[in-house]
Amino acid sequence: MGDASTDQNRTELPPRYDPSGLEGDLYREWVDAGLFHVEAADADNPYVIVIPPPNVTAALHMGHGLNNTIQDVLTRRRRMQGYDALYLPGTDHAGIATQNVVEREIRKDGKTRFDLGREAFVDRVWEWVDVYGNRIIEQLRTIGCSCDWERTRFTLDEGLSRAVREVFVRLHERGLIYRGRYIINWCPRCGTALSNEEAEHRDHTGKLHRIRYDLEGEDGLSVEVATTRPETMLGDTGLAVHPEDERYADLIGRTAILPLVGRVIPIVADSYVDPEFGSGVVKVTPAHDPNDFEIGQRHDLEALDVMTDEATMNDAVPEPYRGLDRVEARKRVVEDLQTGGYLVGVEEHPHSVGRCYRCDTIVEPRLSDQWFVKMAPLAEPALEAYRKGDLRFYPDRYGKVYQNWMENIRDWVISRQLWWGHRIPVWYCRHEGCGEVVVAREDPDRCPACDGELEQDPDVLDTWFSSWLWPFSTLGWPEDTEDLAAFYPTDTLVTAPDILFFWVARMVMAGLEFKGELPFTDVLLNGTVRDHQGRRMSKSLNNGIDPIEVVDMYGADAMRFTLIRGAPLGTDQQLNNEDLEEAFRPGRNFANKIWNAARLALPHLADDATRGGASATLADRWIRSRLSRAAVEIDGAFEAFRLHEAAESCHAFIWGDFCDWYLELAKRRLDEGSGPEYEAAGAALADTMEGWLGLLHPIMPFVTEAISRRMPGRGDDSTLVLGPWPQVPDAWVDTEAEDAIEALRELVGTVRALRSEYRLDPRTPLTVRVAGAGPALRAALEEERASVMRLASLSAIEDVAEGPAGAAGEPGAHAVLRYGGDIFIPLADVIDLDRERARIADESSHIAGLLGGTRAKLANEGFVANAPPEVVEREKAKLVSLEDQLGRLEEKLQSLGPAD
RNA sequence: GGGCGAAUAGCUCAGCCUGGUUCAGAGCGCCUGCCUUACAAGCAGGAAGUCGGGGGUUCGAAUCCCUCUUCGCCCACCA
Repeated sequence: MGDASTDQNRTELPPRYDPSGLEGDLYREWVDAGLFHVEAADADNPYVIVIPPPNVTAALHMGHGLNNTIQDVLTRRRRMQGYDALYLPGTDHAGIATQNVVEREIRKDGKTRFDLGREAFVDRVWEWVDVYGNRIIEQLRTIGCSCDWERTRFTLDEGLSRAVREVFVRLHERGLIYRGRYIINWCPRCGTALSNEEAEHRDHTGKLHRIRYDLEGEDGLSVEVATTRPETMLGDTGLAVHPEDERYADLIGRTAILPLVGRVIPIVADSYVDPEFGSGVVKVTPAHDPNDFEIGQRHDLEALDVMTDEATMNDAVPEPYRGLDRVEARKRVVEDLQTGGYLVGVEEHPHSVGRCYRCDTIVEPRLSDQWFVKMAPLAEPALEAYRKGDLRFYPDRYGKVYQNWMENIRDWVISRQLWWGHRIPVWYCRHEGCGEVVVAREDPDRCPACDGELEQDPDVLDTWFSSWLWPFSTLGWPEDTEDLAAFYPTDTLVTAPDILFFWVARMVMAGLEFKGELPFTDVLLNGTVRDHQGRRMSKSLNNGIDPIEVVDMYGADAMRFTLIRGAPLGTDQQLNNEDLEEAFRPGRNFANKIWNAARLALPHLADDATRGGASATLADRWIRSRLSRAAVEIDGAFEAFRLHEAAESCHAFIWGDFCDWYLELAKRRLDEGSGPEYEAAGAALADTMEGWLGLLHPIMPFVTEAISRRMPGRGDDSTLVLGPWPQVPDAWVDTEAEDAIEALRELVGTVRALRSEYRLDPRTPLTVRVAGAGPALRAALEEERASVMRLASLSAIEDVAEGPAGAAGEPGAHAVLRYGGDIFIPLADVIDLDRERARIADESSHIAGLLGGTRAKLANEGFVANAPPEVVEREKAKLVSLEDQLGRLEEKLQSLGPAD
């Protein structure tokens, strides 16, 4: 036992768990002690969990709360198991969102970033990145997740740009980087190219315009084409039909006159055209449609760009349309077509439209010069890793999604016409006629060919071009740092499915290409947190839940538990965003329950010295046995990333077994204050609490740590954070003790139910007669008779050796026990014989029903022949038990005499 | 157009992969009774489910197969 003053402290704990000061203090202490910042590079078992970029412009929302919590839970468990776990927070992705904020700010002053100039603009973004970054890190800390902003800041800055250049040069040397003039997705609002992944397609009902194009020549023939984007016709440089379409065989090689423009355009044959759709004739606009571009390439049609960077019509179109926005231009073109008699018809047409994933502007397919990465060679090994099973996804269905994307991979547009980001390490010679292009790791001074001046490509790289290097660039790559040696490859990636392609798939490719090894082996995709209407939480809907608010009100442990238990592997979870208490009550109540259990138990815990000798009672053996089983479940659940099961098992064991039954059974002995039985209880309490506090610690670190420190022999130093992870002996499994306590629980439960049935005041002491008790119940009664009496509010338990528990005709309440035996409670004044008869008859027919089912099963030859022997045995045992119960019920019915 | 997921108590969901110990579970809510000295953020008891519809496989289906319905997601170049 601890000394008197410690005992004093333990009993002085307040009856409510108050997380407010406690959680923050513990957290700061852990950070100060460096527990979350592994510097040592000589780790034998490096384990790294990667953290996706926090979106620094939005308040940290519950989605991130879930994601970060899962990561923190897994990391904490690994630390307890003796691994070195390193958090590597954030990437420069955060900065791109920040750039948008800065642009918005500048606009408020009626200016654009061009007024500010490139350098000043980049400085502004950095200021905001620092502000937001620090804020996010603080928020993460508040909810119990650790982060290191300095490290993140470094990776955003020098760290990544070195890696980015290295990668660019290497890919270029391998011939995987090329510059090309292609159709890309262009966001007119952001003024930049977007990758395919950045263009989100959404369904939309547009209008399909059918337009007549006259053929050139004297015969007055014309064809009809259909388009959802009439304004692009201004850039048409051809028409196409299917080569085997007999209707139009004559047209191939002829020319048509483009309405409104008057340009003469050729009609070509291309098998891309679907003869079944519309008229079977397609207008070809190579500069504004990816397919048309391909057709144009095949047939050598001119690609005529008709728009400016801002998606207004440029000088390539007839005068009246110049300068019009694309939407305006569409109206105008349709009007003019109508006026000119070219518009054959307009109909509704559902199709999908690409939008910029950052600003939701409709993207414009547009021809431009961009840098690309050839992806197929990189995808091959990444695909192979999945096929061989080296790379695993949880839930595994995402593996198929990954595979499908990899198999159909397309080249990646990596250049962006933005100012904030890593500059493309390419320089062009300004000397006339030289044309030298330099791709270099270090900034070159002069043109190596002609010694002329050089100019760097103005574009920057896609943010994901640095993100995909994240698993090694953050560790110092391309240098051979100690961190890199220790922490690459990592182990588990926890992230959301929506960046599976943006980030996860590309990290795999980069890891294999540049490090020759997978960056991680397990990818855990967490679900999305939705509001109570099932909608995604978003800023515009204002339906988000601020985790910080939740933490302030209910504590980080409460939030963590609620999120983890509510989030089965990979599935979405709904949270009531309008009633936070309802949403987080389960977690809060659980934390409080644990706290109070500790208040009861702490003053009685045996210390290490006295734990061994005491001889355990059935109850002590039972709770150890239950803990042993729970530990196996919880371990297995963690290993399979089924965190909700781990949380559920902790809850069921701690609340349902430890608090509801073990503590109640132990009270009798705890009250004694000394002696062998008291010591035994103290030892069992200490053993089991040590176990479950550790098992629960990854999920609820604060309350478990706070309690752990008050255990005897523990000080203020962290006792759980660095482990060890509890090893609960298998030998604690004890079926004899389990049977005994289960029988005891049944007896107590049955008496309570009868009491409730007859509306007896819970304080009225009753006498209960037990007949035909099986060995399990007899053992339990022998040892825990006093506890049973207290738990069921009994004044006496009478054992009846033979026959039914109730004498014939004696008024009282009857019940049978599944563990064997039956009970009788004499209740002279309250009992209604008719009611009792009816109740027993009900029960009896219910049992008879079950018995019938079981008998039928056993009579079925197919069952007996085919079912596994243990299943048949189980049914036979059930039969015996049911027959016993039914027999006793019938006896009871007899003893009550005939109904009036 | 392809692919995937979901449908179980009033609500949020487990269970399904590996069919038979679950006489279908949990939390919240609801009903009844208790301020019993760890906890009313609690305790005890209770009501509540044709496991979306239909068909099939099997001795046996919430669980496996087919199909339909209703939601949701992802991918996709049909103008």
